[in-house]
Amino acid sequence: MKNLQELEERKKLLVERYGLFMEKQEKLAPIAARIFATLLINKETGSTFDELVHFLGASKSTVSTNLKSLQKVEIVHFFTKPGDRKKYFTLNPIGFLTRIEENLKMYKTEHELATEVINFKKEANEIVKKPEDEFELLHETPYVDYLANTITILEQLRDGIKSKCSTFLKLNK
Amino acid sequence: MKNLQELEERKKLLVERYGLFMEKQEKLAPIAARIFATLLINKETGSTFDELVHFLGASKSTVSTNLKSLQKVEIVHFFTKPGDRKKYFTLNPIGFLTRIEENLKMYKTEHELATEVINFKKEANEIVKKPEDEFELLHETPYVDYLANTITILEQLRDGIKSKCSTFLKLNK
DNA sequence: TTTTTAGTTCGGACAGATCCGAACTAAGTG
DNA sequence: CACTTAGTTCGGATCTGTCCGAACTAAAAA
Repeated sequence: MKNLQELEERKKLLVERYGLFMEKQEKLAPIAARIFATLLINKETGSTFDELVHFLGASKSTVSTNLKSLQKVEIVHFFTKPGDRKKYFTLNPIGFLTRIEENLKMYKTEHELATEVINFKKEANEIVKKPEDEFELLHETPYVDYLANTITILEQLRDGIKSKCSTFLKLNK
Repeated sequence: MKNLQELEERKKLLVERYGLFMEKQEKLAPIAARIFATLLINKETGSTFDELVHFLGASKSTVSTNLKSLQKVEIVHFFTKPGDRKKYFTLNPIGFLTRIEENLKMYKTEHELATEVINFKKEANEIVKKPEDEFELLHETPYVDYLANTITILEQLRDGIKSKCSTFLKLNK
């Protein structure tokens, strides 16, 4: 009996810490981050709307709104049970794959922008003939190299996880 | 003559796009992000305070405040010239190394938290004997694996860049 | 049909971020 | 000493994000 209460307490603390982390890392709203953390722990069985409301001590409207936004970005989804009106919310199992894809997209955008900066500098140097006004390009190279390198690595990571995930998801059917 | 104006226009557009990206990616304030983007293009020669004020069309106070915050997180620094009271602001050359370190720290924190979640579930399963209440641990494994993998890769990346940077920085002395 | 359950949507309160202008400092110039 | 240059600091206006309660819907239960 006492153990169960203790567990609940530990769970709340863990959700709080994880939530705080997610708030910063993934730019989630405070309650959204805590919903994420809660579902991470309750992942398999899923949490109902009311469980979330009571566990997080937030209002129904807030939980509803944040759940909606989490579903829109495919972090959360829900399933239903026949003869049960409740929605059971869980984390999307491919959530962290989506996260890698997001990261990848970001790095690709940055790489593109960095390349454009280099091109701009080169063109500018063509026009501005005075050597003292020239843009130097020394620092750009390691930067763009780093970006290209990161992209390659993330792609490998993604593909590795993808193939692992597909066999994993098949096994669980 | 016309070319110079055209270049300035292109530069503004590029700063705008890069700024918008940085605003989202690195959670910088709008003006802070645009300062970053401006300095990225003007990296070598540095920009003075007034250049930034005029180029960005922001107030002196705003530029001052944002420059201060960028210096605090070591993204920006400035140098001075003898007999010149102006400050020349530039990007910290090891800026992206700092960024990798930040990323690494984040992933390590997440790995730690994820491990704690697993431990929590295992302990909870010890206490709650009923099998239907048990936490499952299947999904955790690929998640923690992914994190551990990413950490290793980032560490390699960082070390590679570090050694490259040190020779690079020496060459530039 | 009324009531309960399981949520959703809307309007607004509140907090924090962002930016500006005005007044300031601190150092050099005339 | 008065004035210019190169910024900094402060108070406040405005905008944005976050959350709540109240009123709503839609389906099942009584």
